[in-house]
Amino acid sequence: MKSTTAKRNERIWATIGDIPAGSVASYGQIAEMAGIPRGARQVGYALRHLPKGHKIPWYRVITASGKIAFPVGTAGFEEQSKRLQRDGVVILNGRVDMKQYRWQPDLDEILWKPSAAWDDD
DNA sequence: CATATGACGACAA
DNA sequence: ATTGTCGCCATAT
Repeated sequence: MKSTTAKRNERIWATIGDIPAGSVASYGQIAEMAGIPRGARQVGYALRHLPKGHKIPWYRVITASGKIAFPVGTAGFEEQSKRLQRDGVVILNGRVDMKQYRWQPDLDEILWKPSAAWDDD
């Protein structure tokens, strides 16, 4: 059977996998959604331990302040910013505007299921 | 069991 | 806005 650790990571990866293209989420946000309040660092740990042939959009996870976790100038930083831009995310001064790109599942559902929310007729 | 570590976060200077 | 500190949670030694 799988260790609880593996399950945590799977949940984290699954959550990250739900981030739609064009949006980003903070480590803390993912942790909370994955059932680990204040477990931002665990998300970082999980990302370091990504499975071999993963197809996880790791690059959609950034810090709460909208910055890429990797130090500017590193390969990781370049890689991530490149992929984000490919997603249509604008990066200014190595930062992403969270107000605009932060992933909001609730709002997302409303936008995708209009009739469910404002079926006033 | 005690420490050290880290793709973090919040807050005080 | 930048930098330093301290808090958090799970792992590794």
